[in-house]
Amino acid sequence: MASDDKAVGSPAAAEAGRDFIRDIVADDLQAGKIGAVVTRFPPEPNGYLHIGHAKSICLNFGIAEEFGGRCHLRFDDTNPAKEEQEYIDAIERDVRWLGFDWGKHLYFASDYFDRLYGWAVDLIKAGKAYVDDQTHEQMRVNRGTLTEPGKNSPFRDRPVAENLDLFARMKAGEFPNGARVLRAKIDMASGNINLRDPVLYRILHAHHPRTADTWKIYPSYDFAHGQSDAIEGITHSICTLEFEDHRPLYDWFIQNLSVPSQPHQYEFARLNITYTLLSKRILTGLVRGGHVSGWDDPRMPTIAGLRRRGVPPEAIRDFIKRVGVAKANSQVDVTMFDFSIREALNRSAKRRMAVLRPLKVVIENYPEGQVEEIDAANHPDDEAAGSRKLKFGRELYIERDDFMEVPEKKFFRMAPGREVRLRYAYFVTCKEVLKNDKGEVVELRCSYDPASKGGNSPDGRKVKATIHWVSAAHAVPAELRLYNPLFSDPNPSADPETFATGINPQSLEVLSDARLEPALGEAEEGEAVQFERQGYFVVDRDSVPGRLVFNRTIGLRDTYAKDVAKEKAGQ
RNA sequence: UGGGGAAUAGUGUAACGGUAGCACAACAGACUCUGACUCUGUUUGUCUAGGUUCGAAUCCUAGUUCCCCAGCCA
Repeated sequence: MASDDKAVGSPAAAEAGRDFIRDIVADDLQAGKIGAVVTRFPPEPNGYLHIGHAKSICLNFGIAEEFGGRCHLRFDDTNPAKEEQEYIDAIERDVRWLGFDWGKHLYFASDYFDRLYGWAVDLIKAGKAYVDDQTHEQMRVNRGTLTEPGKNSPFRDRPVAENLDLFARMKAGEFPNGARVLRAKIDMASGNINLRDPVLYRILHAHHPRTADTWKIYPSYDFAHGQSDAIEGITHSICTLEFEDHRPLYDWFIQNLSVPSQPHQYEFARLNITYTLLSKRILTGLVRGGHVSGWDDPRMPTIAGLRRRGVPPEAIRDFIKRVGVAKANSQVDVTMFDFSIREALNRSAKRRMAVLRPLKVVIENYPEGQVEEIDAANHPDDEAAGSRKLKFGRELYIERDDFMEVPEKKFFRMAPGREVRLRYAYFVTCKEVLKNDKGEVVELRCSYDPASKGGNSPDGRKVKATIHWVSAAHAVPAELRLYNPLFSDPNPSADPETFATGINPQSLEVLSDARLEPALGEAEEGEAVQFERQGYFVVDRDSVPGRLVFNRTIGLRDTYAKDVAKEKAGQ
């Protein structure tokens, strides 16, 4: 059956772990309860996917692949007031980019509107559903509270024929929004509020991205989800913890309707990460409030944002695998994600030299006008990656941070009178420091040892530091965008009114005067590189020839900076 | 006694009555033409109190703490 289901890309199987849901699937398969596992990823197209969704995607598609089943992509488009085609397109793109393929199994809950309507009529005929004319407010009051039972609606015992007539007229668009709803007749005294006569259909005169204006009533999530699963033959309907108390209702519909299969719902804990907020409401607020440049702002935890920041999809999959799946609420340390990103990039990114904050260096004993070409490896651990040519000349730029006029104890980079290595080039010694009127260092006058060409001295002399550099005459200017966590607090407040006050004012730092080695002038959009000793960068889509823009995906681990910070904190 | 869930190193997650393990983080060291990578080693844990058992993270009892639910959102 799954032969023509060109399922999910291969990465998931190799990266699989074990968890309680996979155990259930394995048991069900073993016991012969199901022939093949069928899962689904069911986003509502009312926003962009974020890394929390990636957990669900990896789970659903991953399980399907590992157990030889299939996974559907189904849009839960039951609320046209919030949904847009833009989101549908973005979601499809992001799921594919993550490395998953639903084959021909693309569905929409709206494909089932006719059948859902039929089932609602069945329920009415069976005396298990009724049209309620109460106002919103009356319904709220009569629903009771968490500790008090609700009261039956005065319309609860409306005759079947009247319910049928009213429901048909709701469908026909005879009534305005909010005038009436269709409710299941279950138990207004239930301790589970979801069972206190839940709403099945509401009147909504709204344009739907797929069904346009044909419907004036729309099914609720609860009335649509389980039945959609049943229609598609979903065996394991996996969702997050907050739906646990919807399960009795999910099962109630499956039992009270003649549905074609018997799916079961299982719940897992959603993903939380330090320094980030993963609710669609907050993310929408960040975009609409102008706090970020858009859904794909590289500071956003959206898939689109992560992609633009330069995070490879395998890093996301690896992170999700490490996080695991369980039922306990938790908050994962973002450093775990950082690790997955660095690990993926370290393997694949070509090495380049780039000076973020340039400081001019003149090699006084280097012949004026002379230029040398130096061969430099593209990757230290991968000879097959080849090499590129560097230009070396009399005037260079080095990193400002690589020079200290009065070096601290553990600082072993350039300082007056000190010899260091310019990576792949020569040993140089700082002879003189030039300053401007304000006393700022503006230039270093150095000497070089011609015998150290290539980076080693024939006399076996050692240097403590190797620093990166670019040739002033050949360097390519660029804008670099450095990103820091969007929120200052490890556990930011998700209060929709005040979350913006927690935004990190230093989440974006733009360096407009960076200088890159010439090879970087040809880097293509989306290409990940490592700026040696600095971090991983990617060409941003804002980049144009002559005006390059790079995003810093993530910095390299920096134990020196950490030591310095620790010492400062200790004082 | 409203209903439903969950508690294992700093963080996340295994162990399904039989030696509490793994990853990240942290710390110490080795290596190094990236203070990166890699490698070696170290520290830290079963929510509490009882009980069952030869043996309990696991089973039982009673507590404690945390999360979710009162949308015509999903």
